Amino acid sequence: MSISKTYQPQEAEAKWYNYWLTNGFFKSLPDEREPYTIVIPPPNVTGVLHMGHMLNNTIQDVLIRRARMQGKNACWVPGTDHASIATEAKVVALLKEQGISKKDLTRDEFLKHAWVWKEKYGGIILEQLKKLGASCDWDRTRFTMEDDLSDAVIDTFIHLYKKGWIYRGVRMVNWDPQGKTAVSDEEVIRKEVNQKLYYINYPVVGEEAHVTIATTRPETIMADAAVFVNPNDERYLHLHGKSVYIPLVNREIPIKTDEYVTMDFGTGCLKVTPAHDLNDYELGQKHGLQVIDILNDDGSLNDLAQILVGEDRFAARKKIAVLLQEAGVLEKVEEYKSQVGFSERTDAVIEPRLSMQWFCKMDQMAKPALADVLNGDVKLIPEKFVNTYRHWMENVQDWCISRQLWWGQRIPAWYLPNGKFVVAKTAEEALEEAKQLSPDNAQLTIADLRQEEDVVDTWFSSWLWPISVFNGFKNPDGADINYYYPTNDLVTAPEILFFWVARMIMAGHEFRGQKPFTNVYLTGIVRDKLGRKMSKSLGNSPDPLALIEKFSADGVRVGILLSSPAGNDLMFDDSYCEQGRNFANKVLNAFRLLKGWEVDESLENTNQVAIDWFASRFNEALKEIEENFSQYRLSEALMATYKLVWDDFCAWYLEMIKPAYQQPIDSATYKATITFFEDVLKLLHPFMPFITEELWHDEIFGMRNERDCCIVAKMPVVGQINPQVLIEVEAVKQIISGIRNIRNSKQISPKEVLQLSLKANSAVNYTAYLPMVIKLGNIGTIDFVNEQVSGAASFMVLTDEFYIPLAENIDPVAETERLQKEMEYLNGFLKSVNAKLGNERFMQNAKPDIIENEQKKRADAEAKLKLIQDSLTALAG
RNA sequence: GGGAGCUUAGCUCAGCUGGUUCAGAGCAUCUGCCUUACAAGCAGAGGGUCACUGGUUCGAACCCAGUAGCUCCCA
Repeated sequence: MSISKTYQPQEAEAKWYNYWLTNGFFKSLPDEREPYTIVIPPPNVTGVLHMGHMLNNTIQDVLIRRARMQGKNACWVPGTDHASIATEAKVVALLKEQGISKKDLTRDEFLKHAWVWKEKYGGIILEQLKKLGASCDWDRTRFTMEDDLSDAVIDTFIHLYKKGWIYRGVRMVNWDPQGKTAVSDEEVIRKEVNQKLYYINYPVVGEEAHVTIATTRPETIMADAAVFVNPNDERYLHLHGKSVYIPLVNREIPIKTDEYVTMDFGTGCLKVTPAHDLNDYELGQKHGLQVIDILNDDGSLNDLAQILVGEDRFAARKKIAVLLQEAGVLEKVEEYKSQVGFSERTDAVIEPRLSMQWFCKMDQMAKPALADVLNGDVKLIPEKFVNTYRHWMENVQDWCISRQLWWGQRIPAWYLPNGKFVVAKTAEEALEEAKQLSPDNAQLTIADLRQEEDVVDTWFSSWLWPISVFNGFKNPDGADINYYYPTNDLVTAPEILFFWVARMIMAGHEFRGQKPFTNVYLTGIVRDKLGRKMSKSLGNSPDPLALIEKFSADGVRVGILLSSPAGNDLMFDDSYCEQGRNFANKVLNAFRLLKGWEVDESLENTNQVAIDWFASRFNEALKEIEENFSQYRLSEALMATYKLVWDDFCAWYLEMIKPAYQQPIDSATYKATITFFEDVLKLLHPFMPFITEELWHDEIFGMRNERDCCIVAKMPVVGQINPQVLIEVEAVKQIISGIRNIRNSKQISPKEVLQLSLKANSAVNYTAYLPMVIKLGNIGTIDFVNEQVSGAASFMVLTDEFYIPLAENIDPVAETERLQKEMEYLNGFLKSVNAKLGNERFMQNAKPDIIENEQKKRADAEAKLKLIQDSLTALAG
């Protein structure tokens, strides 16, 4: 059977993914082993796989596969998030295409459509993750709006309400007057817009004077509650304590002072309209101002405006400018640029609007969540996020949990005819509650109760995720929750450190008395190579599945991990995936070499030194890789693996032991090499699951039974490291490089056999390594000499001298120059070392081992210098 | 406006508690090779005033202060 020279992944990927599934390798049930658990950050049901998911889930899969191979009971729970706002928008848009308006549907009818949509599109991402190789326990797939999880949301709402931690209150929201709904900050697109700044005179009460305010929104003057100046503004000291009339409506409002006012913006006088501006609202709260809301929910003016009633806000703006002009109070109009928010969904200008919302108190729950991170019970990786986290948690604001939507868990509050409300799980329970509230309610029936229309924020269900996926609410003492909770690692994006991570920690303490996870690995943002965020509108995001098609799943996994240190954004480029694919190809070709060997039992093993060296080198690298993993430096763990495989195993070890073309290999070397290769496959598996599994099952490894798979192979553990052999082979590699370098610079073909003379000065015994040098340097004979060899190309390794006689090719002038350059360098080096050793304060302050080291450096440099000097003398002579 | 962080080779990044020839890795570049595992490759080479300016220290990429530029988060 001939094996392709290049890796053909498509078939292997489908084959092995199915094989793993059929054999249940992703499944996890509680047992006596140590658990290792990850819950997926549930992707939105509206989403399709993007590069951020690729990064995030590759990391999770690497972690989970590694844990599985370490013998832990690895459980990766997948699922999706119902994403209220995004999904509802999608469904509304789809219905619109079908000529159906949401207004014409009942809540239940709409939800039916939404569920149909969810069933059809909601699982796309999870299916796509399978192409990446994600080894989730698919039997555990959850959805944030399925019955059990929704029950948990309702129950926890009631729990918190009874604790007094949920309340209703007024809040400024981003109102979309066209969609007639509040939208979240994330759905507001800020754009710079050309506007006009109107300067309007407000007459001062009881005086002939007036003050001039500057505003971009003259149509809101009727809602003004005060005029503010900065208390330090000397221009207006005389106005403190006075009041003014609002033009056109002649309502009297006070002049107040606050340092919030910027003196050099506009006139330094600020009209404050608490109902229609967030900053004004806060200022109003601070100073106890009246709130006058003059807008209807469609953006038109209401009766409270007194004038221009019924006009749209923008029409009103134009008209009031004329009215002000006519009244002679419009001082001037300037052009002005400022940021205006637009609704992502309707492109309407967002109106800051006060509305009654539900809130969850955060102060009590924030305490243990902050403590966990500060005392290290929950580790944020990288650590730099601890500061950000602390800052947020120390200034935490109450959480607005209501949304004016239908797709989500409906708030379990029922309003009574008298305007009061009760919170209960069902209408029946609500009725009971109501009756107990007051004897007046005795005659009420369920029909008299009206359930709150709003649903809870999606985060109010996802904050329960690590508990609810293990049925921790339905069955608080169940085997699953007791075994898997707290989970081990969470891999997510820093953008949602507060929205999600912090709240999960709060929920963990509140509902389980325990943190939800130990480590939080925060990934960076995937950007294009120009550093721009990947986005649909820029079209700069590659299609992940196309990438997999082109570079293989293994290649893409390697590519995306290579340059993604924790918390750093990664500048993604296809070339990383190409590097990954090339690496897979390298592994395949190493395999092809092994596969082609014939074993001759009668041959004696001449490669023991190489075998000993690679065994040590493997363990050394393994140790480094484990250290990288323990610090979650995945890209470095991968790079260390990459170099071990490519450089040490392929470029050095295989070349050392490789028999001549079509010659057989001895069985001891063969066996050792097969074992090494098997270990290499294991080490690679978490990064490149498909090719490793494919090769794992080849007959060169002997018979394997059905469940003997790389995915569940035992990860190698660090064994003996022989430092001496590592150091000596390092020297040998330098000798071989020296020979190759001479070939290259003298343009000597690698095929031409060269002679090597060695003048040994160091303690290294090269005898055992000479066959290696002969083979990899293509050397005929090596002789030991006691004198320098003249007319030969030379180089030095440690303090040993090597000569390759090339009489006709040697240029004594160039050689002299080379040696002088090196001598110059060494002299400089020696000077700096001597400066240290000659410095009394250095000798006093530096640690003894550092001084010793400097002394050794001096001795080495002096020895080398002497040798170079001798060579120079020889050349001159 | 408040907070956090970044600046090291052409690019992406390591560089731990200041002390090896500490200035590194991968990719890219250049040179020479189709040497039967691999041209998706092999061998070799070049490349940096560690943003700038001061300070602390026997010694600074690393500590401190300032300057410039960039990024993110909160309002």
